Amino acid sequence: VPELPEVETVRRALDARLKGLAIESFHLPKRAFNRPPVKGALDGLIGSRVESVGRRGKYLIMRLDTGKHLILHLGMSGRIVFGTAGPHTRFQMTLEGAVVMSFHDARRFGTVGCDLPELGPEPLEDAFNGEALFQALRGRKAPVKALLLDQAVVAGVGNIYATEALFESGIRPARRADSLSRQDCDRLAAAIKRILAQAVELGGSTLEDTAYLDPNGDAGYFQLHVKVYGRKTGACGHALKATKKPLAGRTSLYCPICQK
DNA sequence: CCTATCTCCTGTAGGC
DNA sequence: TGCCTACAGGAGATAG
Repeated sequence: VPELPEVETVRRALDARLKGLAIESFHLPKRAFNRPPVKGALDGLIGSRVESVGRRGKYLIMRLDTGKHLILHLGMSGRIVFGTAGPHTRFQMTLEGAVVMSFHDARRFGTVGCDLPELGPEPLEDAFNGEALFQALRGRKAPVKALLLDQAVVAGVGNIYATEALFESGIRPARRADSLSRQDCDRLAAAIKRILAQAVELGGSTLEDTAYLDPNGDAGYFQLHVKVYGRKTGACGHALKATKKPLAGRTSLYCPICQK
């Protein structure tokens, strides 16, 4: 469930704490992640220095002074912790000054050392707007929600923020993507930007079923502003419904009155 | 190329 | 109270 705002919050904490530090050692347990690192992804890690930590969509990018990158993805239960982190630690790094970074992940959907896949525009950048979204949805008959969750359409949106953005723009999640007008796309793109920006400001969402905490152990506060996700009644005061079938495998809540 | 479905995994919630 | 099952979801793989 870490989506763009949660990953960005983690990025900021990692960048602040690790920037400039050399990597002294790392440990990848035998039974670590569902998907092992790409061949060679961890070569030359020891001795290299962290220049900065970036982000693309939901991917963290550790830039090293060797010119190489180490990519991390939190999957759905992944969490980065400073210090040691218990039995579900899938990857651990010790940097100079005895700084320890642990990647904790109960469900093992996360990854370390993967390649960056093809990703759509960053939703908070100018390249993503109503016109770009309209073009991306042209000729697509999949449900609009399924395409918002497709990282090749727009990078970083997951179930929570897609659900919220569709509610705020008054669009049903099951609508065929190519049925959205240019005006629908303007409202939807604007809602995505507004919601993600607010969630970044609030340090992401810490919901009951996610237990997300940033590397310093701090919770996020966007859940206090959630209008649909995980609720029975929407912020509009109406009873929410779930789509008959999940969309792209995700539960999809919406307001049958406010969303068309 | 596009779409829908299955899969990985385990903590938690709900039912009886 | 306690066990058991269903469910949650990011993204890659696969079938049609």
